Amino acid sequence: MAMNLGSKMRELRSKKGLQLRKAAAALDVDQSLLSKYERGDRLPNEDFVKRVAKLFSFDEQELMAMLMSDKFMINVTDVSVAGRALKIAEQQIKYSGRKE
Amino acid sequence: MAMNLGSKMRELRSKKGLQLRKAAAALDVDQSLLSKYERGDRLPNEDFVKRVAKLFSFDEQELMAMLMSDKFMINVTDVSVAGRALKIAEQQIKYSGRKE
DNA sequence: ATTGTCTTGACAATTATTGTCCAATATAAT
DNA sequence: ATTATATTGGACAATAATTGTCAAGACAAT
Repeated sequence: MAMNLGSKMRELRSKKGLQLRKAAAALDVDQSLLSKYERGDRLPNEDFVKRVAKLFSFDEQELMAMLMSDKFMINVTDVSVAGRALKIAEQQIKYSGRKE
Repeated sequence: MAMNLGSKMRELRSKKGLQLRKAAAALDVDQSLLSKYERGDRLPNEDFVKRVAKLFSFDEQELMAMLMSDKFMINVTDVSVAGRALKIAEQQIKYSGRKE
């Protein structure tokens, strides 16, 4: 299954049998830009993601999570460093609600 | 212990008994900027992180991982979305070396 | 009140991201 | 092969985010 935002969007679109051009119009975006989003060549902003969630009736938060993940992955050059980064981020999140 | 780059840098510096001004000079950076780095007000670039690692003889990759984590955390507004994002990123990394 | 250290804020410079346009390349039908 | 429709690519512009600089401010110690 699709793990990144782009392929997930393409999946949703083709499942609906919608053409790129049509989807682009419905999402109020240039069709070439949508093409780039779907292929992961560019990342959309959050507002766009919300529109996608609405259009395809798909969980917005899941798409947002994919966007965040994609943004993270962009900066990954070294896999082991990325792995360590994820562990640290997990801790930060885990303790983000704590008193001190 | 320090989980983010800024406090780790401050920890390293004070352990060495080095003044901000001196450290800034050694790291070839404006002292006000170093102050911001240490307090997490700004994030440094990778080149700077390398110089920090060298100056304090501290594991460069660990500092880089902290930088990556900090960059990720910056965009976190919703903790549960962030958690999902981390899980996705983990998968991506895990399978990043695969054949298909 | 002067000195030393660190912090803050406004602003400038730089770099990254996002968007637009149009041409190029498919793909499919006739 | 020509036309029609769909998607992709690349150059460029617009915008936004990041990073750096400087001068002034806070704070503690003397």
